[in-house]
Amino acid sequence: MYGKRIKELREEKGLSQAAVACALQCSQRTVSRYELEQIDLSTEAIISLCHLFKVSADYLLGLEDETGAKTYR
Amino acid sequence: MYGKRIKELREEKGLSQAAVACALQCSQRTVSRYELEQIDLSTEAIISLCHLFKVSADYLLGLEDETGAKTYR
DNA sequence: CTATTTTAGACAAAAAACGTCTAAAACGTG
DNA sequence: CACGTTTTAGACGTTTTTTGTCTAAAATAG
Repeated sequence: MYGKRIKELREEKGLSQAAVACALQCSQRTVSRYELEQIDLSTEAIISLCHLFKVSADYLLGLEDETGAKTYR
Repeated sequence: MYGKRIKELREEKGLSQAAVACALQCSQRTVSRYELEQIDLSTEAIISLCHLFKVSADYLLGLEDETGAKTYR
């Protein structure tokens, strides 16, 4: 879930994985793995991504749909 | 941040760490470590906790304050 | 087509997570 | 207060996950 969202958001902004990596203070390879969901996001990574892309953690983690409805209620 | 929130929410519901552990399919020791922030939350744990406590990931991760204002905007 | 940029596989090393066992702390009841 | 029960967290070792580097493949641009 979060992989697809990260890739979408990144491409919307026209950023490369390396650019996002820079913002997250990690390697490009790590961002690649986030998008592929080969590794799990750390809470720090989640928080950084929310700030970078101005989105909620709920959106990033797929806890809300496109309409913004929360799936955890 | 998330440690304090988890502990608060758990106690509001009058649950023991063992009870939460059961819901998350992990050991009581792991829930203890989440509350102490000795280990990081996995995305799965975050999602399970949001469903269990009916709160947003933003709240759990401290991306919003008590008034609900988002800190990532 | 060629050069440049971007992405992802393989590998090894380092870090993080996890459960178990157990002691300490907190809680309740007589 | 004592006693038993429940709850929480330390220590330890093991397993799993994450990470970077190096590099090749894929995509993009000129």
